[in-house]
Amino acid sequence: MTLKHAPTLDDVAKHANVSTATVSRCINTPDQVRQLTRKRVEAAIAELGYTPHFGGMALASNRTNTIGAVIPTMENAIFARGLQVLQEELSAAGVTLLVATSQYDSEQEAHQIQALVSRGVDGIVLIGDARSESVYDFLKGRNIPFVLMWTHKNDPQHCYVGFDNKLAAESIAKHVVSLGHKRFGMISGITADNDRARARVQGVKDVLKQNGIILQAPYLMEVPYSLEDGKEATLELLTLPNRPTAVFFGNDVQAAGALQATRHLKLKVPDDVSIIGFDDIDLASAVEPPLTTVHVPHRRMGREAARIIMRMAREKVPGQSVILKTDIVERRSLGKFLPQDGKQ
Amino acid sequence: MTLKHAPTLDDVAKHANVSTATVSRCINTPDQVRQLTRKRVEAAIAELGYTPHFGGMALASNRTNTIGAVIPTMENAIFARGLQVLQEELSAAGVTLLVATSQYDSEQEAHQIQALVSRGVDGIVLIGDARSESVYDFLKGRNIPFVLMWTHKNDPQHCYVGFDNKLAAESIAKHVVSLGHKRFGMISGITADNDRARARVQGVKDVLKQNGIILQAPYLMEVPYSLEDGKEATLELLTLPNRPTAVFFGNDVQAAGALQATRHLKLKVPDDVSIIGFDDIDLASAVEPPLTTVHVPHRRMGREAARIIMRMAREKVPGQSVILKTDIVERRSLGKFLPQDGKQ
DNA sequence: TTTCTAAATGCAAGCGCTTACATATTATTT
DNA sequence: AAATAATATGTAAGCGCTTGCATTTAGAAA
Repeated sequence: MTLKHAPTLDDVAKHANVSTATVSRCINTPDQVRQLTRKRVEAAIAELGYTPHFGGMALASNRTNTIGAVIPTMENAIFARGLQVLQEELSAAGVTLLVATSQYDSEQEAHQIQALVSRGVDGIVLIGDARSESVYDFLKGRNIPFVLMWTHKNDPQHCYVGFDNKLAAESIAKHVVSLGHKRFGMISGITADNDRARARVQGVKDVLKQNGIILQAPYLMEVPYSLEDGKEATLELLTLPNRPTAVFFGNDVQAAGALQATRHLKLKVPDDVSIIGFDDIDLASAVEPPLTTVHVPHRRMGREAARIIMRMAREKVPGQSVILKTDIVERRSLGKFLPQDGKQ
Repeated sequence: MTLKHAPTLDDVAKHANVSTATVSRCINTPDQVRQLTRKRVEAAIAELGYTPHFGGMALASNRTNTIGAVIPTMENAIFARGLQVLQEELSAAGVTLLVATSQYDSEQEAHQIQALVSRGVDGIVLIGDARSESVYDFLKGRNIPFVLMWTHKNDPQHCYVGFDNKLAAESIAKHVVSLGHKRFGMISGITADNDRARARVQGVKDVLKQNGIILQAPYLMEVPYSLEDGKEATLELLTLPNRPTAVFFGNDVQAAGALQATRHLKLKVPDDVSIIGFDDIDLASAVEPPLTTVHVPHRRMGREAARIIMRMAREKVPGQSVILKTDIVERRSLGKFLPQDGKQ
């Protein structure tokens, strides 16, 4: 028996000599059908190679068992791990993850969100909270639950699963200051449309200010998150008069690029200049010297986000924010500031 | 005017005082409707915040404007760049990319393919060609076009967009041999379900054999593609009697892990041991010393795959395979073999 | 004007599935 | 064995959209 079209519920039903309703129940609520009939139906499904038609299901049941995620980019590793875990967790619960990227652009993000919604996702995972209010209105109007990852605010409006970027930045900045450094630089990611980047800059700025230091251009720069940009920016920064002895980075990718720059300039890290990363992606421990950085709970974040968004989608309840801890991981790119070349 | 449900075509139609057919045409074939009516419809769409229901569209038109991709993993950077480009290209053409992962397991892959098909993807992009014949049969039976990336065979059965892994491995192996090395090791990815890994091993093996050397355990190992596994395996390999002077790696991630191992063992790269990567991901140039590796045309592959799969999907024509070139990028992790410690 | 043609719109039948409700079957109790 | 309850299955009405065909309308030609 061969059909020219993909087999449908109806084909299966005819083949097993039952109604479509029974076949549907076999698939969705198997224990509502008698063992004998079920076997027959299952055999028919197997024989015909039947696969449910997603569109039909979505249309009839108004559920898709799908969660969407919009992340800034897949190109660097920043979101990779968290996303992978999110995916695994959802997948284990029979839920599909749809991933879209925004290139750190909030218009593109809005567009992608719209696309996901039109595909009927049951919930959405977003990165950060820097976006137009209209996006939130849209989502709420459509009654689509969403969680915001990678950031946290004490705002009951939204469900956050992340950490306090400013606090994390402050704590590593304090640590660096305590090591005796006096001249600082910071190379941040582009802060437009990016609350994490902004918070990190602010955290560092605040701590330095408390220590009587104003961090500003040209010692404060913004460049995209890439090795190359990190390298170029560092090259500029470290050839400025009054070279900083410690440079904060928006993330590890940039910091790794900085290491290339220091090699190029024949500067020793951390003897001549300390490099401070952020995020603790794999790369951070792979480079030489390995980066002192802020460890971010990627996996935990992915897992919690999965758990929460599924709960929100299934039970139609508001989600409970989760705040996660970050910690400083000391590796070797950060050292003490030793005045006038003195060895300790 | 507020509806309690998401606005439908029907709502828009009523609101604009036209039929649903006209609204549909406004969206899909705008120049089939008079300017005046179109404006009215567009206004209604805007006012109601209408978003087409994907399921309904899929059901009625039997098209989804969606391409699926199943890659082994998102967790390391291997596929990231190619995937990102694939996504961008498709997106520019108004096509959505659905990404799923298989964890390098062909059963999971088959499962994900099934899920994508059931979602009505118009085409599928897969990595490599190591999978059960039944998967190909399924796809062909369903008349779903697919392209295979990251590998190439002279097999008109399938549409390949990739490169010859064996050839690439051979060419770098020859290069290494020409540098005078006599003792080799290789740490490969897991070769089960992975034709690329197998081809790379085979290429190296063949070249060494031509030079009278048999590469085998314990100098040939298989471990997952991760920094940690690369490090551990290297630790083992380099403490074997008769330590190799050159070690080939299944990819750059493992090779970067190897660099950590050499530091741990206080071995100089490349003076004591040469490290040879594969893939030329960002990481390769970020580590110290930067990796000599095989450059793979990630972006080109992504772009071509997008172009071809869209053409196959739209025009229902068989796809033309594309073979891409790889080249050796010489950085500093590979050096000459200098007998008895002699400096050159 | 009227007539004819072409363009614009409407009508209505599905696409494959779920599900409330009706009906048939089986198991349990008397 | 009949009456009742519980369980299993079938019937059929949509879900939101597209599209072939019929109908209306606008524009061109007479």
